[in-house]
Amino acid sequence: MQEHPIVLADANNFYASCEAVFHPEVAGKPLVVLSNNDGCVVSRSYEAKALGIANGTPWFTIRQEAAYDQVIARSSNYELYGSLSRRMMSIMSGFLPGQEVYSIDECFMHSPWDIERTRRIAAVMRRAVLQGVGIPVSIGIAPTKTLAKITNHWAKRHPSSRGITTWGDLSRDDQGTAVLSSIEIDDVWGIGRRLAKRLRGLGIRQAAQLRDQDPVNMRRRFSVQLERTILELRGIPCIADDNDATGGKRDCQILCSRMFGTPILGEEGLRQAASVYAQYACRRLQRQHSLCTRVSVFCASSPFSKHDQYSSVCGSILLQDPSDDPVIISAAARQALHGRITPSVRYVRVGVMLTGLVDAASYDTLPALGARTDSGLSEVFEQVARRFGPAHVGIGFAGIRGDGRNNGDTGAAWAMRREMLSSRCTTRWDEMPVVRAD
DNA sequence: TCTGGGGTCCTAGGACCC
DNA sequence: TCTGGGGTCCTAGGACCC
Repeated sequence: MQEHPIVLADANNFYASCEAVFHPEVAGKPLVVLSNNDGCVVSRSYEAKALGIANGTPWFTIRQEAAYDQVIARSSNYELYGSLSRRMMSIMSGFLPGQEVYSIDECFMHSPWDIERTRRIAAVMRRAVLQGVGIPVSIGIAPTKTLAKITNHWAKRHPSSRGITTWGDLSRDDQGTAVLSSIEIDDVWGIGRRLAKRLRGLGIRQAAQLRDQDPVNMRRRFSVQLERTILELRGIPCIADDNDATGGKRDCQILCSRMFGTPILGEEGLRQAASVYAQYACRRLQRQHSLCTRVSVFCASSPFSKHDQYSSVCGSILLQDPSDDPVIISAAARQALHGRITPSVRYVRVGVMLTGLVDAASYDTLPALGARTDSGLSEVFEQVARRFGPAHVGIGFAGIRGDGRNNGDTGAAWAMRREMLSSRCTTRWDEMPVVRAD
């Protein structure tokens, strides 16, 4: 194995584990976390997995049985998960260099040390996260990202590994052939359902068989990604980090889309929702100091409806000048849908996409040209949000506050359903946990 | 009644230019 | 009037990830 291994740290059942941090009474019980609108299961505790509940299951199809099994359900509480994720990442970044935050619950790091020293550091890091945040993580150590994924997965499923596995542990005698022969092709990072089906058609069923394919040939037949995956399985690193030179990661497109609590009929409701999501997207745009040049909006009816045929529309507005002004962007979002809506269709989703992003700093135009007609409003919004929290002020429906905390974003009839939300302990003053010493 | 949200990368194809 | 190949840029769509 090479000298400088890649370390992948990945939280166990992240959302479900987060729910237990401030509510120890749910630890050790079957618990599921649901997607927006309490739609389907997106995270499960070990106990819920043991009951055979699969990820992605629509909640309404298992609700009764789950109640019988005393399964605890929670609406997704992204404020809480985001906050715990940042704490977890921050602790880990102090142990090893080159952290690449790959998703809300996992990060890659580059160890400058040999395997054994890396393993010892990983063990200390793991304990620090458990103690500091209360989240258990599993760690895989390997020469490539693809193999680190495999070792991480192994660490999760084998308690004897005590949360840490290295590729050396698995490949000792036979270059890993036995282990890779036990891994189905679709469990390999980068092989999705479609690709797996095509590969199986060629008789390639397990990871070991894929590893032994000719990379050049497979590149020609499929894609460069597949070639890279093959090389990575052989221990040759060829998937680069996403981090750019500045260290901070900046999105190239910003999408804000939601299913509605209840369907919307007619253009006006859709335009309200598009305007609200445009303003959410705008805040993310400003936070990463970008401007956008194109605003696209799409909306769609339910693909599951038995009565209506599925239909979707989209419209797109090219801005005259790159902008991060919520007044301009929400107006463009409203305009993008104009005249495209079929009045009889029950729409259940709308999304706003900001693309053609440019760095705000590199686009300072001469004031006299008046390119960025910033009304000053966005700065006011920013200040209000900093002082009072998000969703206190905005344009149109975005500025309206509902009554209950579950409906707190706009109070609109179509707002998200989140009926089983736990407290946002770490981000809201009024939802802090209370500790009593008797 | 009720089925998530947010990204990335790659490729093919069209428009345009020389 | 007719004809060619190659490069770049953009967009849409597919596939994948968590």
